Amino acid sequence: MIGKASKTNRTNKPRGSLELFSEAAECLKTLAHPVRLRMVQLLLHGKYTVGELADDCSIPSNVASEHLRLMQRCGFLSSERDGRQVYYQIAEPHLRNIMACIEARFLEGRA
Amino acid sequence: MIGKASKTNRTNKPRGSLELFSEAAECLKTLAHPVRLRMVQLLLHGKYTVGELADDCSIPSNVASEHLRLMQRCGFLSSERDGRQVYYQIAEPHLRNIMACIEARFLEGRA
DNA sequence: TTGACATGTCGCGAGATGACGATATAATTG
DNA sequence: CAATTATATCGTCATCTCGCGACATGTCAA
Repeated sequence: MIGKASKTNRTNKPRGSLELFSEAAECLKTLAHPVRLRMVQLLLHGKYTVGELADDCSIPSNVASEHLRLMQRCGFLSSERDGRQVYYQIAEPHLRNIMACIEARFLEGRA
Repeated sequence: MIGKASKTNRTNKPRGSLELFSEAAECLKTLAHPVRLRMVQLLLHGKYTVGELADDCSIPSNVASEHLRLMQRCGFLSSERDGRQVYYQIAEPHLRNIMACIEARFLEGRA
């Protein structure tokens, strides 16, 4: 089956326009940041305020706020104010599956 | 402790250092490009040459070569020369799961 | 060897990203 | 009201990304 370099193991070309992948790439780019990955991981276990997320990631809260805004703009998160604090939570269900894949690849059997 | 927007639905903090997420973010950044997503999708169905991938994505072959090199450097792909042509193929098994998640989110029920 | 073809590499420039400080808004407290 | 706390927004700047053209390498055939 595996000769020198044959095309024989190739099934039919899958469909998938570059246009649809552009949207996917935008969202993946949003996810592709260490702080944002950590935030999503935390938020998959419950709501957190901006300050709590900032503390966990060891960054100033205005920077945390910017990261959260980015993720909110592409539909990953939603927010809800409670007094002076703002709680963020997961709004995109697929994030759980995607995050599970990422954890399986990068966090499994380590640390 | 338990207010209106309570933290009660929060389980224990998951572990996950920013350092490990940095590596994950690097790889996600590599994946987060429409052309590279399409290439991975194709390669999950068989080997392709640089020229074939370039044609499918409507880009010059030197640009395709750069995209492929990026993905090879972070371990996603491997290459194999056959005469003047070079075949690329998937080298990271987890790509299949991750791509399935992405397709489920962005390509399902569309087009 | 010469020429053609497939792929790889390099440097450049336009545009995007990310962190920071300063400032602004919102809600609570005195 | 003013002061404090929590979050959001803005301008700036260093850095990175992407696509391009030019050129280099590698393979094959005449």
